[in-house]
Amino acid sequence: MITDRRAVRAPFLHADQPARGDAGALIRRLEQFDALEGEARNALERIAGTASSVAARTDLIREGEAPEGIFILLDGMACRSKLRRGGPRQITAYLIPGDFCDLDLALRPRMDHTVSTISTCRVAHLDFASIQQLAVEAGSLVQTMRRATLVDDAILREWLLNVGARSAIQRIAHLFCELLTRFRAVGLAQGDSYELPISQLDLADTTGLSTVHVNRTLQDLRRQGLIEFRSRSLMIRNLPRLQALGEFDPSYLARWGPPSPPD
Amino acid sequence: MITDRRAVRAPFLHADQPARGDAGALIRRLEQFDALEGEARNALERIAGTASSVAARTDLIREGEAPEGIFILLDGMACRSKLRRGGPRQITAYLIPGDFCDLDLALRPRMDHTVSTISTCRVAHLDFASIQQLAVEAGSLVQTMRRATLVDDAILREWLLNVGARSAIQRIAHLFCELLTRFRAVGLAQGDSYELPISQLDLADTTGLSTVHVNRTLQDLRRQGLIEFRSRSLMIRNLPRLQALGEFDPSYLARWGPPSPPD
DNA sequence: CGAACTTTTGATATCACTCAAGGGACGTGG
DNA sequence: CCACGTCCCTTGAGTGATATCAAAAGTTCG
Repeated sequence: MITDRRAVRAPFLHADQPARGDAGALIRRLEQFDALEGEARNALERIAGTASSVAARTDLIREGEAPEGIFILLDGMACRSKLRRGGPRQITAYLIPGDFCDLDLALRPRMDHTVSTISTCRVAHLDFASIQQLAVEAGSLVQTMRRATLVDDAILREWLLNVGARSAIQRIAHLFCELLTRFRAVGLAQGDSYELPISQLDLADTTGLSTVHVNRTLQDLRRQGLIEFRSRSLMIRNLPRLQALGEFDPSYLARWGPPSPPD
Repeated sequence: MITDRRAVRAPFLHADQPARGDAGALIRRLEQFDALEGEARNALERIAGTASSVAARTDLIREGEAPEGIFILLDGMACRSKLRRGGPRQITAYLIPGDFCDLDLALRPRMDHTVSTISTCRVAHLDFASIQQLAVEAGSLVQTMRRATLVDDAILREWLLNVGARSAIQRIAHLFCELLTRFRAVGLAQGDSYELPISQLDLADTTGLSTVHVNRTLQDLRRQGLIEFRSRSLMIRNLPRLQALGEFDPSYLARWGPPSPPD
């Protein structure tokens, strides 16, 4: 829960590693929401080409700072978090490849939260001028990105439900199911497994639990044969049961929700 | 926690009560974010003029349904909520006069949550065509509304922190401080007091606590001389202490955050 | 090969939940 | 105007889930 491990501020995003432009995850993610025209794809490839590598545990932007554009995550894992003064931090979102932050943040003068890398990441940065240019060149792309942002909001609401209304084991089960769905959507899951480079402390800060209890809860999940979670890699052993346990229903992540519930 | 009290679906928003167009709260709220041109004000007055009255405990739109426009709340109080199957609901937001829902929801085919009135409300409905028309007539207005929406996101993150990382008494203290700030911003607070037509069950569903514990926590707050909460009305007796207790910092609600924290 | 972090374990404490029931308040129908 | 139902608030007693404290064992990495 203690988070004195004060992350280093990203000095600046200069491409210390040229980074081949791999817009794959980004394109896959956006295609969930709308078909992408060739022009849009080109723009995305171009943006991805400007990405640079950022070390693990680095702040991309901090609470209170003025945003200067948006970040697009192409590889690795990052998170948004808020700090309780003197207390634990709360992780409010995970960013996985293809995710980006704060399309409309140009409209806000200060960040209300911090965005940090968790593992080593490849990150592209788009300043506001480029976004506006993009809106002109490939108008529907910005609309598609906005659509994706709405899913982020839905995730946030689901997390609030998770933390506010579910038990420890359910919270973790639900989170693991959500991440599987999201990693799959960008082609980064192998079957029911995926790389998950987060620590148990991160998990605690996400679910509102103590690290000790997270640890015991993970053991419980293992003992039930539902998961394996070792060396930054999660293997779901029994997805149906994990989903049932976590009450996971992926419709909040999807482009199309299921038909209205019978009433 | 049980929420079988299945709210009635709004039959349709026909103006059974002509409702004078009082756009006051809406204008005040939007002016927090940007100056409004005369044209924009006229548009808002016109919209407010179409508002109708909706009974308490009525669903405006339900989880799974397709949105058909946005709702603008002119009077009364409403909330967004999600239902855990077989379990308690989680309230994910309160709407107060001047708030509206889901500007960009045209971009999503299904609601991931339900919006319901809490008290009797006056609600205006804007369909997508009208929004587009508005974007043409008063383009900056839509931008201003988007800005307001970003505050809603910030509130959601703050709530997640609240529920995930604070004690029962802090959660409630924080919520009461937030609502005071918001009611003040639209001119609906009298000093440190405001009308708060929510039940202790609502409060429990908001904070992730049981009703019993909410009740005891409220008594604790009363005993400490911090609040009075009776007959749907909240009076804060000692705002500084309540803020300190809840670790309330209003910057997430503001147009301008405070200067960057020392680094 | 030691420093720093992460995971794990044990023991104890406590905050918040559950169950159960009584007492208002309010509205509705007889 | 009383009787009754239905919420909503309140109280008590007992329980349980999760936190805290402390320390050992395992990892990672320079």
